[in-house]
Amino acid sequence: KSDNDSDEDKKPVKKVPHWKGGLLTSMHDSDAQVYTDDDVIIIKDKYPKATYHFLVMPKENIPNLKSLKKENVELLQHMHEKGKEMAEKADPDLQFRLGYHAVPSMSHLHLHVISQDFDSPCLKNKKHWNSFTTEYFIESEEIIEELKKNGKVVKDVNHSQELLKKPLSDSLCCIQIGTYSTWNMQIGT
DNA sequence: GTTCTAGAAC
DNA sequence: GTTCTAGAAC
Repeated sequence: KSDNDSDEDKKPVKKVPHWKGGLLTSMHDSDAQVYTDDDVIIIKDKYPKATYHFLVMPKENIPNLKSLKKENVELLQHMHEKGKEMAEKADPDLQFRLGYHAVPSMSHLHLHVISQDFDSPCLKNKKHWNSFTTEYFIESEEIIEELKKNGKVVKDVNHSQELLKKPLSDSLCCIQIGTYSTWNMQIGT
């Protein structure tokens, strides 16, 4: 077994592990799966940022929001429905939000279904917090509406990434911050 | 996406 | 001294 087919996967430099594709691995991990049907798979987030944190993913390979086409509207609605059902099933008393990150790190379209207690040791820094409490978190309904109206979804990436650096001065933050066990970042007000 | 860490900031 | 930030990870 010597080196013959080393064109693609044996470059000496700049070979970063494929963590971006980690979701595809999780998709087929039966331990992570909590629901499947013909069109979608729901898994538990590997690093949940709240008590309940699910990811709803289409089986169809859609890389990101930019790849969405008008004919995907029904699929998104289906994802939203199943996400809502999963939230209800998990805990009907908790509040949930369903939405997408403006600039997700992981490849493969995924809808976040996350309880609003944000009580988790995996919620460790400002970026984590802001990605679920600022406009960086885009409501599922908003995406669906925009896709219906324009046939595509466009977001200003630069602006979105700035959102993650905002100070922690949102009122919601001040209320919620008391629930953290491991996160003691200082807040703005 | 996480982990680790050097250097800045406090 | 500790905390925070930004960048590399083969």
